[in-house]
Order: sequence, then structure tokens, then C-alpha cells
Amino acid sequence: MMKEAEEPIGELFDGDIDAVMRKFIGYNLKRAYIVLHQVATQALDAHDLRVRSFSALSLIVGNPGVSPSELADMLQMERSNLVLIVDELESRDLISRTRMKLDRRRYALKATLRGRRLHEKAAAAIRRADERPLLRLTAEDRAQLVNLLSKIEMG
Amino acid sequence: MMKEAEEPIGELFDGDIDAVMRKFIGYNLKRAYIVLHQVATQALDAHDLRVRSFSALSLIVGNPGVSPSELADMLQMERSNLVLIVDELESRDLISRTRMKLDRRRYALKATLRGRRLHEKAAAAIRRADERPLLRLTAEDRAQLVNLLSKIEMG
DNA sequence: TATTGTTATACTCTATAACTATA
DNA sequence: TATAGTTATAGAGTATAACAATA
Repeated sequence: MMKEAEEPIGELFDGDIDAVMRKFIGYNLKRAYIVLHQVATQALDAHDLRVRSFSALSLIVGNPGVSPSELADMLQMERSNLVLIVDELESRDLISRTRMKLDRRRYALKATLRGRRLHEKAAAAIRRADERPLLRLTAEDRAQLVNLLSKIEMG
Repeated sequence: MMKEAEEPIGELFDGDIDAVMRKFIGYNLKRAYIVLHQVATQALDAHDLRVRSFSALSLIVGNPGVSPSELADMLQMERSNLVLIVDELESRDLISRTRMKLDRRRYALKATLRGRRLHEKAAAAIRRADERPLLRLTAEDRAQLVNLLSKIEMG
């Protein structure tokens, strides 16, 4: 019987060990995404925000009067799962929730002054925290990256 | 009192509605990743594999004799959460799990013939499914994209 | 003492169904 | 009938602590 390598593979370079997976763009995407997500999570922690709630707050800041349903669409999550997030943002007085006059089923969400201020600070914190992992990317690289990513999204 | 736009924002272009978030590379990364992850999930469904278990199988195929702990490191997940995945792969006879002679605490994981065959079919299915979302990317674009992503990972 | 694999457990995220109030 | 917001619930995915076997 042939002797096969069965014992510890020992020290392989990082680039070799997951070579099978590196062929897939999605794998490379995920690894890079994890880095930026972790960095953002840490940066937001000081402001008592998670990436999800920061995203929700951002979209409300950028789209005053947006409804929870529209927000759920943008965030690609279920309406039902958005409820707690919106609840929390409202209870912290970061957003207001008022019924729409033309369609009383819907709510109009708006960031309060407090919400806009926190959003600005949190966004700045992420930009600052992003500097490290994005250090090797020039402004041109970043534009190029976003452009390539958008092509994937367009399908 | 000033009248403010409170009613439905109506039809905004997709590019405008999340403009606040598009400034963050991480957001663009996530959106593109979601597309490829969904496509891969669908492609793997026919082979009764999830992205996680396919990744584990791939890494075992590519690194015969790897231990569960090493696998957990590569997959960036806890050892404890890997147990069920390895259990399932073994119970489906896709991998074998044998104690190492030099260190009897550890297991050597190897793909079976059946496992290698399924892996090849599943990988081909993902490559096929990836064609659509990657249609707009030339071979050069893809290399460039992977290169930019690796820079983010390097920090 | 430290490490590997394992179990149990909890917490987050996500998905589905059903309800209410409005349309 | 259909839609918006909500509730309840179940399923993934993930993180932590503790244990037995082994080093």
C-alpha cells in the first residue's frame, strides 16, 4: 500500500492553503468583505450602533420620509426583521416615525437632529477605520473596484 | 410652518436611493457578494451542499490530511461549529476521518473518491452559475478585481 | 498545563406565516 | 382583495464555556 501524507500539513503559505477557493471571485469578495465589516463593527461600537442599524439610519438620513417597507427593500431584508431596528432607532430619538396623511398604513421615517449628528459621527468613524485596510488602494483603485463590483451587481 | 416632503419618495433611481451607503467600499462589496453567494447557493442546492459545506469539502480536497482545527482556521469559524459540517460530510461518505498516528488528539480529513467527484461537479456548477453575474467582467477585469480585493485583505 | 474534538447553550440574523388597520 | 406594519416563531450562523482524551 502506498504511503500517503497523513500527518499535519505543517506550514503552508496562506496563499496555498485555500488555493481551491481562491479561484472563486465570491470567496475573494467574502474575505475582503469580512475585513471591512469587522473594522466597521468596531468603529460603530463606540456609538452603540451595529452595521445594520447604521445602514438603516444612513438610508433614513439620505431619504427623509422613507417608509419601513421601502427601507426593507433597500436593505434587502424582510419588513418584519426591520421592526426592531426601527423601534430602537426611534426609542433612542435618532429618528421620528409619523403616519403619512395620504396613506395611513405607512409611516414616514425621518432622522432627528440627534440622529443626523450621530450618523455624521459614525460615518466619520468608519471612514477613519477604513483607512487601514484601504491603505494600499489609490483613489483610482477604489473607483475601479467600485466599478467592477457594480458590474457584478448588474449581472 | 414649512411644508416638508413627507409623502412617498416615489420612484428614485436605484443609484440614488442608497447613495449615502455607496460611499463605503464595504457596502459595495457586500452587495456584490450577496449576488454571488445567492447564485452559488442555488447552484449547490442540486448537490445538497451549502456554501459552508462546499467550502469545507473544497479545502479538504485541496489539503488532504488537514485537521478540523486547521479547517476551522481557514474557514474563519469556531471549531465547535465545524463539527456538524464535518459530521455530515463524513456521514455522506464524502470525506474520511482517521486519527493521526503522531498526535492522537487530531483527525486527518481526506476526501473520498465520491467526495472528490461531488466537489468537481459542484465546483463546475458554481462556475457555470457565476457566468451570468460575471458576464460584464473580462478575464483582465477579474484578475484586477481579485488583485484589489487581496490588497484589502492584506490591510 | 495546553490542545483537539466535542457538547451544550445562547445570541444574532434571517425567513415565514398570520394578524390588524388601512386602502 | 391587497398592502403596511407588526408579532410570533423557527431556522441558520456564530460565539463561549466546559468537558474527555491526549499531548
